[in-house]
Amino acid sequence: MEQRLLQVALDTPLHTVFDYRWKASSPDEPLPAIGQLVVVPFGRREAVGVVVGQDAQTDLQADKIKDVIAVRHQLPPMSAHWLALCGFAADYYQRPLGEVMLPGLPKNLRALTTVALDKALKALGRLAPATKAKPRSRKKAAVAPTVEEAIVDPVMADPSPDPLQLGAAPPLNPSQQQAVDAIAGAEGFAPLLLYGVTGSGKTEVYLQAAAAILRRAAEQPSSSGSPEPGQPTPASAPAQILVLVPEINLTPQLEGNIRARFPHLNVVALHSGLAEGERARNWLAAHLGQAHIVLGTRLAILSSLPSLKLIVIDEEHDPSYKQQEGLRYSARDLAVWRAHQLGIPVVLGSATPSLETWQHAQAGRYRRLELRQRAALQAVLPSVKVIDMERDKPVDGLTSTLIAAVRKRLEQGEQSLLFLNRRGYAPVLACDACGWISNCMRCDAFMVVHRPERRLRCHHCSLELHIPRACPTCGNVDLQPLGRGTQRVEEGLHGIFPEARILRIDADSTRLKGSAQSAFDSVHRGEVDILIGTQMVAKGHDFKKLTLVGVLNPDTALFSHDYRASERLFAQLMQVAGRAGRAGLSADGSSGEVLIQTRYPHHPLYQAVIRHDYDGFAGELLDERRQAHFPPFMYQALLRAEGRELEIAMDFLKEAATLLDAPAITINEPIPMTMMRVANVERAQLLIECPSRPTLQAFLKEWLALLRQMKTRARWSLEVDPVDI
DNA sequence: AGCACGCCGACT
DNA sequence: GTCGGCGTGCTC
Repeated sequence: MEQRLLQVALDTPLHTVFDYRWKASSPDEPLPAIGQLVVVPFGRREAVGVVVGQDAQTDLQADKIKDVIAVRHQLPPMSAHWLALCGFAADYYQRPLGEVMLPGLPKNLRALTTVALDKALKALGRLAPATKAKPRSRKKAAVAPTVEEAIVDPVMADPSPDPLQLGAAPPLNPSQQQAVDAIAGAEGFAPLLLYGVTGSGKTEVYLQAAAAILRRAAEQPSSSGSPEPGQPTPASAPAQILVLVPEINLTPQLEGNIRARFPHLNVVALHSGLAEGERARNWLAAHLGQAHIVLGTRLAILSSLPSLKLIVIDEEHDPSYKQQEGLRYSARDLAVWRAHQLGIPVVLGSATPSLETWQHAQAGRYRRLELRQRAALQAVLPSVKVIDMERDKPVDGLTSTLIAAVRKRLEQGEQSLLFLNRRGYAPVLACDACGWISNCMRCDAFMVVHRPERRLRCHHCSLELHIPRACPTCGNVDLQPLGRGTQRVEEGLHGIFPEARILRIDADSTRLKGSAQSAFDSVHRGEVDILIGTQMVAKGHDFKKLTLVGVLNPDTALFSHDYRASERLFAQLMQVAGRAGRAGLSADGSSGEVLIQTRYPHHPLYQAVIRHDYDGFAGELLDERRQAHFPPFMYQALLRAEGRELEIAMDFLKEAATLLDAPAITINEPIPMTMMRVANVERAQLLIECPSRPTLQAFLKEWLALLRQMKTRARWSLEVDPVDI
């Protein structure tokens, strides 16, 4: 009986792959392919791994090598492209291969039993004919038509001559048409920046470019021919399109638009909010090539898509494309790498591109496609004004100018949005008598007042206390909440506009599953006059009756030590401003209006927002970054360490800093982190910089090998391309 | 990371 | 006398 050695990647922090012996269980059992999932014994337990090599030469004693327990033959192996993508990500982010490959697989596929997998496969109608699933009314996922079928089958194609255009595509304006042509006509790898203000119709460009690419692929089918029944053939789909969005639950409209436009294609979602069964089915539909369009969050970039022909990254500047724990990857950067490897176009859409992307476009590495006006005919850009809070003193956080503007919208039957990026009632509770303030006892942070729950809550370690009735140090009963969050503004609004229907949307008000959606729905139905919210309300939503946006307290970000804060604030203001007047003119014939309350009305950032001048502002920021040797003109990696005492972390970093030096590499001084202590753990970090990405990569590889041999009590991790330092 | 083994304090 | 603290060591 045949017997071979396989190399298997497993989800463990160990930076190695593992050798296992495979024996055929019957004469005709095929050798597990590279990319196949297998179950192996690992220590005292069993684990699912991915075969990454065959016939490994091993220096291990034969008696240490264990046998493969099972091979997931019912699942086609992961493609070479996917393996290469994971290999790249593992190398680039300096993580073990298995830690890249396995956590992204649905839990159901990583289970030790095959029950859930078989169930999911059956639901997709791809099991052997003997076990063919009965037609299911519940799930449309059962046997989706291929593009060819949707096009040629007159029943499927309905009355429309072109099923890819169902759902009444609106006509494109000339710049949209140019963008669609550029994307659909791109040959090979083509990174394209789709730069257009909010409301300029980027979504329509994505949809029509996707339609063109799907149609072309259907007209020129790949050589693979029709798949054998019962034999899942990954290459059976003519084309797949991956659309990435920052947070799917905040952009339900895009999903609706895609489904409405392509009613005969299989559109699946991939994000962490799905139930396990559905997640497994959708992932499998993508892996088997059945899904034509995959709409997902950052985790979808690591999914298996055997026929990928286009990647779209909507709001490419959004920070949520960066994973902030475990494998700290940038889905945007991996998307560009994946497109390059496959030789396909990748569209990065934004009204306020990241400076990294903008710099690529300026340098000609990315092609810039520009949408200049709002797409809806009568919709023009909102007018943006600043309100000087030194002259117009706010009451309950609202200046008289803003109150008057809200009142006007109320009278006109239109909606107002007040944006305040601070949840809770007040950011801190203080005692006037002795100066006590509500510090968290486990973190270097204030505990935030949450009035409805009558609690103090730390937003970093989620420690909760009752609001004390008296000052813990001096007994003074008159404790003052300082500053204001969304809850306090909501309270004030009720006093000012007792008749108005006021709704607060933030992480606290939408804690329950589905409550965010129902809140947004009620705004859409016009059941809300004044909406108060955090950045949750800034994204994506297209409220037809919303004509006024008020920004309450954005100044803190102006003087942040984080050099990216102004880039983020600008993007956030442009994005929230874009919520105003999307559908057209206000009742009095004016465009949407945006009012920013500030103590620094002349600050260049606000002046740029007033002029809608991303271009100019980005140019200034890039000049600053170039002079200061910051990204994107510098590549960085951050070594973080933590321990019960700060010394443990600092000693580790100090030693790490001396382990290796190399030309062109700057190793900075280890420093305690700004928020030094979180949940009673002391933290410090060490920044590594280099103007050349390959040089930095080579250094990190060698350096980490040395770090792993160090004996230390500190817990440590490395982040490549860190975003907050 | 899990999950063991391995030696020193407060309890049924 | 045991339960259990987390120190250190291993996983093909």
